[in-house]
Amino acid sequence: MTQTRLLETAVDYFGRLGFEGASTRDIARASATAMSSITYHFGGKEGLYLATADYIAAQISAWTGPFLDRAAATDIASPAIATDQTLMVLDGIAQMMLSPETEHWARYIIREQQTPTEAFDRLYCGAMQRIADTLIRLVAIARPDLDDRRGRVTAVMLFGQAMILRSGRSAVCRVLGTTDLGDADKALLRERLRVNAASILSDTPR
Amino acid sequence: MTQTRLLETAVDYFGRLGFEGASTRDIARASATAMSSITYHFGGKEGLYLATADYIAAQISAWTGPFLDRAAATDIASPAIATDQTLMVLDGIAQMMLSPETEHWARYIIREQQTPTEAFDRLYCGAMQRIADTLIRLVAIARPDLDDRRGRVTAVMLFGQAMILRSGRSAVCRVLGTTDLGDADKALLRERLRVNAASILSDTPR
DNA sequence: GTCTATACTACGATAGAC
DNA sequence: GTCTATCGTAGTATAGAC
Repeated sequence: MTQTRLLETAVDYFGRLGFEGASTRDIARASATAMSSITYHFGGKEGLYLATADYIAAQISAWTGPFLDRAAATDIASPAIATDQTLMVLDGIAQMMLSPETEHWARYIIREQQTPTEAFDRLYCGAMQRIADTLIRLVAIARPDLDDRRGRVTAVMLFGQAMILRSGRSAVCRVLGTTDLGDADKALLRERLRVNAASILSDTPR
Repeated sequence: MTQTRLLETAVDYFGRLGFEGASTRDIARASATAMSSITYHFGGKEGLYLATADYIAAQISAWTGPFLDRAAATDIASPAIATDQTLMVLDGIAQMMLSPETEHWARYIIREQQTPTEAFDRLYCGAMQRIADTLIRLVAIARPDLDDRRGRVTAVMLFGQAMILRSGRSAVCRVLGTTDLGDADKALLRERLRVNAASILSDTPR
């Protein structure tokens, strides 16, 4: 399908170069089709950009869906269970952040966070919202001592520890003294995320 | 100074639009000078881009310097003192991430993290390295039970919780139900970062 | 549906006046 | 140092053949 090929290429090009930096000529050439196919299928450059956001949202959902489903299917009867489920979901997110295939569209999302356009709405409503809602719900049960806003912030910061694996990848690599994260590095990062999250969630006030 | 005016504008334009997306014409116009001034002062578009990285590194150093200096001047005689100092440095970083003035160049850095160029070297060596080294050193003392690599990862993830205040700003705002972070939001975010970091650093193995 | 042609605009670099 | 003027290239969009 020309349409899918264009989307696949667009994720990469828009992610690396941004909306203005990416050229429809290049995207069309890399998709082995004519530039006017973009006009035909998506109405123009902007249409392609927005369609790319939907395409990415679908991929995020595919990645995180199984973990979120498992959390949704579990009866969260105690703070301990909520903590367990949070760690499970966070590890799923960390795996996503560490997976090479997610590199392309992660760039797109991070870019959209900095200067949100209509595409961010689609990303958030299409995929991120469910992740956020799940984490917030779990944290609320794991830490009943926190009020709503404090629970939400805690969920965000747990997410931040996973997020830096992508958003600060270059710095992470430098700190670990490598240019690319190996399997041992990834295992270590996931381990520490788990331990840190457990510390935060189990730290009931004294 | 035309040079400084160009740099100031370039931070904003390159940050928002990326290297390819930003046009020297626009940057010159917004700096109220001729496009050829860029060629004269920086040798061309790429020269301006790299000079912008140095300019940003200097600003980061100005922001974080006081906190890092204080940590460097303190005698870190115990894990408790190291924890205290870590919380102090992290709060400084959080303040930076929450400050509106840092929004422009944060975009530039985050972009460089995704697709590093020579400019990232300048940013890292010029400013980020000292922050990383300080945090790693403090964490190593606060948590002597962790080996070198685990200590480094912990430092990174502490940083990640502050970093998401910038790199995931749009998502943070949505989760808190606002479009802009108010003073109360910022205070809450700093408080939770502090509490979370304290949990992580004080969590000696049982 | 997909292609080639072309129209029009904007890009970065540079030469030369002041 | 800073400006205007201009060159060659590359951008998006669109019309029309197949």
